[in-house]
Amino acid sequence: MSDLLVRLRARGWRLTSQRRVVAEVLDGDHVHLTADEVHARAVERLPEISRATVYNTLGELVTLGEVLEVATDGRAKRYDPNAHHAHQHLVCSGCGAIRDVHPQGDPLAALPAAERYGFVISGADITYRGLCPDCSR
Amino acid sequence: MSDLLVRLRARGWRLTSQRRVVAEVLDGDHVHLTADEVHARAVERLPEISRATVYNTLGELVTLGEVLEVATDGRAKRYDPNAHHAHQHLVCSGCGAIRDVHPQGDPLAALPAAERYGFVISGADITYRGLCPDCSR
DNA sequence: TATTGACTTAGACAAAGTCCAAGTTAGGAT
DNA sequence: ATCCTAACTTGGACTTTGTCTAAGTCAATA
Repeated sequence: MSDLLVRLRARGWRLTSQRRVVAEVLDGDHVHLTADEVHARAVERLPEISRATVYNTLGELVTLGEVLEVATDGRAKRYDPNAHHAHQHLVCSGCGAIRDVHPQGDPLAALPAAERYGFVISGADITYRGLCPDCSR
Repeated sequence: MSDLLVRLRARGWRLTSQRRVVAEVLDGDHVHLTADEVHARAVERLPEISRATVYNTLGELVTLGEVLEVATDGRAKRYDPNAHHAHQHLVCSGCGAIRDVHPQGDPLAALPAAERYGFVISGADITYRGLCPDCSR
């Protein structure tokens, strides 16, 4: 976590209290908050932080590759701080809960050249869908 | 296509001119239009069709399993009429173009039981990302 | 501790989508 | 053929999510 702040500092970021709070809120495993959820939690620690700053900061973290943007449902985007460990997502169709998962093998290997239409392919995002234990009961 | 209208009729749909036009607009391969794009094309054939009806009709087609909803980018959802042939998507990070692709193997097989967190898994959506020939030039 | 350009703020704006009350119509019933 | 009515459509208001801007604030360097 504080590694993150150090890395950001090294890249010329000003370490404002707002940015620090956003980074703190995004700490942990299986964290996939929407921008508004990040804002709500940030406000608990820094009541005057604005929505615009949360959006700006999240956008910057994504640009720097420190946080991933996840769009699983066409609703609000979610922000995933686990950007330094390759992983995929398991989403509950009932309640929307998200878990990070680690499938075996390289998904790119499954796509034959004839199916690549001349694209230069850089990666693959997999969303597994199903019902979590609570929702399938 | 007219198969679709027949199937819808069999499920109790009233075949209004609006629904017919939306179904016609969604005909073809590699079609991944946003709701607004569907509306724009529908208006060319039926000038008085409203946005609300296009949204309603697309939602019903999705519920009936005739059309897939695709959220690749957190912008507007796209609607994919190719619901009866399993496929995945290849998305250009430059211009947003989408192609249907058919990777080999079953993506579910790559997810070990220990990574399923008790979910009942129903499927997996894969989004391959890269640059199309035009954008990589 | 003074300076300044980067950062933050509130609020206006925009895009995508939902909802509602009122009007219209497809298709079964007569 | 026409009537009836529940199902459908409509326009517009509204909500959610996100972007932009002008004015004010402040972190970091000197």
